[in-house]
Amino acid sequence: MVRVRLAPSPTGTLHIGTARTAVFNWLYAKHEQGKFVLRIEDTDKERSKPEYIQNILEGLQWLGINWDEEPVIQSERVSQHREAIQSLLDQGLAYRCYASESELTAMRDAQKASNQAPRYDNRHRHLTPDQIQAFQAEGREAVIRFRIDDAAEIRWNDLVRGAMSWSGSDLGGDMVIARRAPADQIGDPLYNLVVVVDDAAMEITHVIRGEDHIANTAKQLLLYEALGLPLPTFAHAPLILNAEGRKLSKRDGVTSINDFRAMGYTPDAIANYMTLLGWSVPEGMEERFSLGEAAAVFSFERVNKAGARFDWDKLNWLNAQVLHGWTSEHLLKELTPLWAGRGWNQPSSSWSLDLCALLCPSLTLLNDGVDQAAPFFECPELQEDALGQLAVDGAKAVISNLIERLENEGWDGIDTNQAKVWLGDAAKAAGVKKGVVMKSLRAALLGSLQGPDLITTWSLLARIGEDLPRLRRCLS
RNA sequence: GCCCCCAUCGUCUAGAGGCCUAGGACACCUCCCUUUCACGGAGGCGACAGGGGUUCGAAUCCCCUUGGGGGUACCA
Repeated sequence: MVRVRLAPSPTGTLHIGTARTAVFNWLYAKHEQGKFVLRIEDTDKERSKPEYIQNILEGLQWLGINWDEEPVIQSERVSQHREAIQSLLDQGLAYRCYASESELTAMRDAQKASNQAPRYDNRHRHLTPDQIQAFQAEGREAVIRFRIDDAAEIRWNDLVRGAMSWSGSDLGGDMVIARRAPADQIGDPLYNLVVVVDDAAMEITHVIRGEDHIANTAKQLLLYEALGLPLPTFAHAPLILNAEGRKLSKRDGVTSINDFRAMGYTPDAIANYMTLLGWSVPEGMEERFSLGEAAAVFSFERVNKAGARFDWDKLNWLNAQVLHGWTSEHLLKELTPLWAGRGWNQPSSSWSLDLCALLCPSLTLLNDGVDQAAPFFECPELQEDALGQLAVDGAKAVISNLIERLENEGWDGIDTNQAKVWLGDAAKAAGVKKGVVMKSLRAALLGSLQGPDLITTWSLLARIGEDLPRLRRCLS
């Protein structure tokens, strides 16, 4: 049974990179009919915040990513982590290092100065009892380091990258697995140790994460071996890059799922796009798909090795595709709260539904449904182009003609053939081409020369009695 | 600096030695539809980083160069 996990640290809102990792994990779990579980990595007490846990969970749900078990809170498992560290200590695979921060800094500076790779020189790996006693007498605290054999050759078969290898000598020396603490205690357990203990405890079979974790995998493999734990399979997905080709980070502006949501992107489009960033559809499958459709055919064989640049154009296209596929009912349901936020009252649901049907094909973002609906709820200012159009020869005559028609015969906006006839008559009466009539009416009604289908627009405004007033104001 | 990884149109990618005159999607351009803008439809432009091998044959395999990315914490 495949078991995968997403292990976000609650040090910020749900990030696009975390969400993408979540998508790949979820896709693989579903494809293998396995379990997708969550582990909140909150061991960094300084930076972790409870509200971020909430945000991350909500963001995943919004994206349509559900998890199969109660999330594991890593900080609640600290005693197990300490046990593991103790066992490493007992086996002589880990030891206390009394080097102070300044000593280590001096060491690294010297290494850099002589153009060498900065690494811990394992200076306290073989301390004599006398030396230990001396350090303790000084009252020095200690971190706990796990021994890394320089001669170790670490190999694994990565599901996306194939054969991977790493040399123990390139891991930076003996690694810290517990924070600085009084010498008779075990300090806060650190990331690499904790991940291994927890992944094993949670019986994770496949660790799917970003490429930026490759070096951690080498270290963790050593820990699995030392702890005598069964190895999971690893898969390192390519990174999402910014426009400059670098790893996408918070500094790139919009990277939080919150932001995308606020901008009017749909969860379907976001999930779809993140899947496409690194994974490609099998022959014959369209690029617009649901997570479920992708899960059915998902495989790491189709995951690319190179990083993928984030492209707004394609995301926008996908979002538009999603929106255009919605029914008027669905669109209205999504737009209603946004409209309410603007203080707009809907005259009737049938009117709103017709408005949605009119607007739907021209939406890219959900929020476009607010901007484009505005002239239907509020009388818009006459823009430059509209003013220009109304100044054209015959424009005013057309408007007067239509006003007269509406005043004499009245129009409830239902019979659109009626409106078309009036438009033709107005052209004749004013002695202008039909184009002038159309443009002038559009200018009067929408205050702009651009917008959705004119007849439908007029009809919608007529149904709420908004057409006549807008025509009249053009003459005053 | 050191280690690891990567390299096909502007972008995301297909491609597992002959199906490649290198396919698709986005973007861009043209036309059609539409007396507007979009939507939709039909076309078009556009790439195997460079150099060596291997082979009858290489985008595909090997080596080198170049370029790019990631990592190098008492963060995760």
